[in-house]
Formats: sequence, C-alpha cells, structure tokens
Amino acid sequence: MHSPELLKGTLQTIVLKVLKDHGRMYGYEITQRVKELSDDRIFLTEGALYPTLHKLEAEGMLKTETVNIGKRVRKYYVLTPEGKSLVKERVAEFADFIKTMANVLQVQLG
Amino acid sequence: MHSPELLKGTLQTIVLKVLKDHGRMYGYEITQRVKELSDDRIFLTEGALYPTLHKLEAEGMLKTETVNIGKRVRKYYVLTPEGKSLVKERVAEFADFIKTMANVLQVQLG
DNA sequence: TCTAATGCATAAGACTGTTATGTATTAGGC
DNA sequence: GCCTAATACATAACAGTCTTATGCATTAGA
Repeated sequence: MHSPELLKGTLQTIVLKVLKDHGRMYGYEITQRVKELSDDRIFLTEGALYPTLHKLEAEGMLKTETVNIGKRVRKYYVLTPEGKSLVKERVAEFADFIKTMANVLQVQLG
Repeated sequence: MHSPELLKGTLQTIVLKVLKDHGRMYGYEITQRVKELSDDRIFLTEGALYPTLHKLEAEGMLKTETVNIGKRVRKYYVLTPEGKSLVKERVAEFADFIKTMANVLQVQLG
C-alpha cells in the first residue's frame, strides 16, 4: 500500500463510484470489491466505511434495504438520483485533481 | 479549486518535487510557483507550508540558507542528497496511487 | 498615506481516517 | 465437536494533516 494519507478525501468518491458501477451493495462487499479493484492496495477500514455510508445516507445520496441472510443482517446500499449526480461531480473533481497534480509534479499520466 | 481534502498527504510531495525542479527556493516563492503550475487551483497555505519545510529540514531532507534582501529575510531551501532520494520515492508513490485510483474509479488517465 | 503584496512563523481548531473494541453468525480445518 | 478465520454490522478514542486565525515586519504601488 501507498501512504494512507493519500487516500484521505477519496473515500466518498470511491464508495459512490463503486456503488454506481456495481449497483446494490452492502458494506463488507464494498471493502472486498475495492480490495480487488485496487489489486490489494486499498483496504477500506470499517471505522471509516460505515460512518461514511451513514453520512451519505443521511444526506440522501444513498438509500438502504436491510435483508436477512439466515440469522445475519445485511444492509444494502443503492444510489439515489442525487447520489448519481454526486458521483459524477466527485469523479470529475478527482480527474481534475490528478491532472493538476500531474502538471505540478511534471509526471506523465497513463 | 477542487475539494481541498484531496490535497491531504500530497503537500510534502509537492514541495519536494518543486524544489527538485526549480532548485533553491524560499517559502513564499514555492507557494507562488505551485499556484502557477496548478493554474490557480492549488494554494499552499502558510500554516501548512512552513511546518512542512521545518519538518523536512529537521529530518535532513532540506538544508537552508538565510539571505537578507534589504531589511527583509529570506530562507532558501535546497534538497540534500537524502531529500533527492525522497523525491523519487514520493513521486513514484503518487504515480502508483493515481494508477490504482484510476482502476478503482474506472477513469482514463491522460 | 494607506493597502496589498511580500515574507516569516506559530497556535487553536476542524476534519478524516486509524486503531481498538464490541457483538454476532457462518464456514472450514482438524 | 472445537476452534479459528471470515463475514457483517457498529461506535468511540485517538492521531495526523491541514485550515483558519493571529502576529510581526518590510516593500511596492495607488
């Protein structure tokens, strides 16, 4: 893993985009998907993930659906229309950010 | 400007790389250069910049040279050999980070 | 003459995320 | 059958990094 500080500020963006690309997901599933997509470089911790999901839900960006799997509970999250707008914003913002950084650091992208 | 949180963890990298590319610089000059290079998107605040410079100096990554300009003082910073190694590390780390993020977010680079 | 820009510096506070902890179910190795 | 790891949620104490606020002082320009 790279320095975990770099991840700061990207958590919402990651969660929102993964939800957009994979549809209905539950918390644990998100951590696993991100682990996979990042080739074991990004590990979302529960202490960061759950509060983020709750916050996005409270803001109306996500809605939930609780499902019982045997005796275990799963909370599925889905993007609301507002959430879908937010994803676009956040991803565009991140794309702009890396372009800016590439200029400042004089590095090649791709 | 993009969300300032994205900048978290990149300050040292930016400072080190700009110093590498432009040689001897003083604090205020660094803020101006970064402002330019980022096309007015990144503004390093003094409250973050000076402590960072002091820390890097304390760690032996930078050395300083104080110069009097009239009655005003300027502190020039230059990379030490250790500092030069650190730049490479940090820049490589950042490059890796954005590649990973591009995978996770499924966005094109460049 | 007054304001903005130059130039340094530190401290209080905010914001994110990590680490630690808690609870509980289920799958798999031995 | 038993124990551990994985699954699944959640919250609280703490740490790190940066922003905002403040302070001091010089110089350029309207």
